[in-house]
Amino acid sequence: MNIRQEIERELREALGRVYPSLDELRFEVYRPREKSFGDFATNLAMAASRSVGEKPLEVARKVVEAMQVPSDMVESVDVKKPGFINMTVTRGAYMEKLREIATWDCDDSCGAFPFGQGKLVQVEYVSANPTGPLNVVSARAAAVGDSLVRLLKRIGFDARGEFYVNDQGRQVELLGLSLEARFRELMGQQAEIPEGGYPGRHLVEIAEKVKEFADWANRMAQSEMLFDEEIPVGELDDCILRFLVSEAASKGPTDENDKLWLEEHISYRAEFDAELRPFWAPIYVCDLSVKGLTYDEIMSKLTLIQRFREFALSRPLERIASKSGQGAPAEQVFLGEAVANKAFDFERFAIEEIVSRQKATLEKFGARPEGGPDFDEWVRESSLRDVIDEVYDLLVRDGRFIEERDGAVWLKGGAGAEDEGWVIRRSNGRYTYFLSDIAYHIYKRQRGFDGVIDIWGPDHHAHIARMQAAMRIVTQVIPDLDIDEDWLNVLIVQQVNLVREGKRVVMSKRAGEYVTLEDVVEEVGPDAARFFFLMRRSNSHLDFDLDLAKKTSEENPVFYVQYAHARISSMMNFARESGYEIIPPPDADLSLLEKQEEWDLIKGLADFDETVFWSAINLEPHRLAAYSMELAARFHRFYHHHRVITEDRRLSEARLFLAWATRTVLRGALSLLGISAPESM
RNA sequence: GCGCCUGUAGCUCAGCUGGAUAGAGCAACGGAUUUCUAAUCCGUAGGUCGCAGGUUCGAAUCCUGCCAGGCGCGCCA
Repeated sequence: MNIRQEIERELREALGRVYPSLDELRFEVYRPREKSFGDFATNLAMAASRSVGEKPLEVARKVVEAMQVPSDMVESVDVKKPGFINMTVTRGAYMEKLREIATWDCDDSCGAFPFGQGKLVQVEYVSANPTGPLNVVSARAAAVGDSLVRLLKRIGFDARGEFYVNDQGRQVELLGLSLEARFRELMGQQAEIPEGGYPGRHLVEIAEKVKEFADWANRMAQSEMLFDEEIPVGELDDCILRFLVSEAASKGPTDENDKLWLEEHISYRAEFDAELRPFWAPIYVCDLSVKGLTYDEIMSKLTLIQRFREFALSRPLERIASKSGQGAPAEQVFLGEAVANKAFDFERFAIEEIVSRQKATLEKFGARPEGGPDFDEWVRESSLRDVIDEVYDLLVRDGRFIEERDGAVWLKGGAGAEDEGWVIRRSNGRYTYFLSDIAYHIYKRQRGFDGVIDIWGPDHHAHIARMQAAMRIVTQVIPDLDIDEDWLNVLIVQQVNLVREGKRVVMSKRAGEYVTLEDVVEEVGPDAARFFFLMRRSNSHLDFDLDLAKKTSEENPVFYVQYAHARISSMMNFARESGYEIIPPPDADLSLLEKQEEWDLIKGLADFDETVFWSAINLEPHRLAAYSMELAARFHRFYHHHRVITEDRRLSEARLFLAWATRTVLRGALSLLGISAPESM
């Protein structure tokens, strides 16, 4: 039950009684700015006046007369100047709402609104290029996208998050070449990052891992367990494992306990069998841990080992093993001159490294138990080759929107008659990103999404129009797809300016130097980062004040909201100690709540479900962030003016009930924003 | 040149599917604590809603033009 909607329904009924022809009339029921105008106001009379040919005031009077007031919902009605109808809501309605809120589950049903009918919708967000660490715009997109998924779920959609990895095309080639250059530098060779490549530091770190790979490959080749080309592929894995275990053992832990533990498992090696397989990783961890590595470093190492195992199992290894076994240093094999001969796939390695690091970063972008943004799928462009081919064939076979010019293939016929169209296949025979994106969206539709929301960075806004045009074209070519105008929604997340000490932090894209998501989370924490990203409308430019986000004081809105929650939690503890066993008290007499601050709070709570609804429907999580600040303010005000636990048991119960409901809603709001609700601060 | 976003208090921004006297936070100034968390509360001050027209009962909100800032305009992704 939502009070505003109930009122709207009553008004519409009354309107229908007076003017049966106006049952489709659009009008607003809103909270008026001025408190003295009552709880809700409507512009119904002004909206109706023209089509009825009567003065607004006249219309208002008639409609009000047709209403049954007082009703369960509406206490009183008042008509004002041009034709406003102002209404006051009954206490009973608010009490009922308050009782309903107290039954909500903070992390689940809180503010739920049955609207989406379980329709499958997708939010694709971040989708950063796998060429480097996530930047700040990606961070903002991550916060917005994640919150939208939560919001849409809450209003009844089956919402899924998706991350699209552009692991194809020129940028990936450049990435591979850049990594190779870094690796060569590490090997003491002359090398240059190619034009348009990626000079950022992260590739140096990855190159170090490649070197570690090369070292392993070398040692493996030279070890006693050298395996020759006659070893059947099925036994390769065992050989690699054996090698890794011996690597671990040879380094030897210094701590006695670790040593014992390790020996116990190493002795197992004698009768080496498949059962040992699960142990190799722990053994290696044990070895590494004694060297004082952090958990993150160990995990990253393990990932590398895992990848080495996969790599070693792949075909190129045989070449490495045999060649380096004959005395060729592995790094030389890694750097085979001809691309086709290259034993080591720098592109793939770079992408795997970067994507897994992006994943790890995103997982840390949330202090909640469920962690960071939740992506149901990570779709790779490289996995869509068949779809892309198919879509291309369909378009060409259909022919209506295809034109060949200058040796390239163009898609035409979107909007204007004189539009030039866009290249989907270059004269060199390769498809463009545009085509693969069309195919990707078709693939989305084929997976059954009833609606799709793409969250893109500011550099993509020019892409919106042509994608929408492409969707129109595609529906004509493949009618079964059934893509309508509303199917594709694009949300542009605008740029973020980081501000430190009152000055903008300068970022140089060319030098590959920019502040990453990781930096921001590390500096201000995931909660503050998320809140700041969600505070503003996502399509407006954002100044992110790092100093402010770090402050644990009243200036910082995140703490303001979280503090309200912590305060209530601590109050609940106090209440329990004071003999209130069941919270919220089931027999609380809510009619005792009559102070101004109590009412302001109750009315604020009553607005929650609709705030959730509007935030979700308009794809504007910032509304919810603003709401949470407003509600926290109302609570702090209430708390300051009135003591909850007092001698007056009845009143205490009522206020405890109110505080409980507030806690529920605050928790719910924070949860939808992906921010933690601490019990104490 | 074309397109998109933005322009509201000293600063950062809400409000923009048209509603009544334009809001919040921060900063400034002045107050409040024998307390269930002062990470709080109360008050004061601060505005030609970029400019100019138009639409109408009514415009920060819609339309047009202009001004300013940002971004984008490849057979890159």
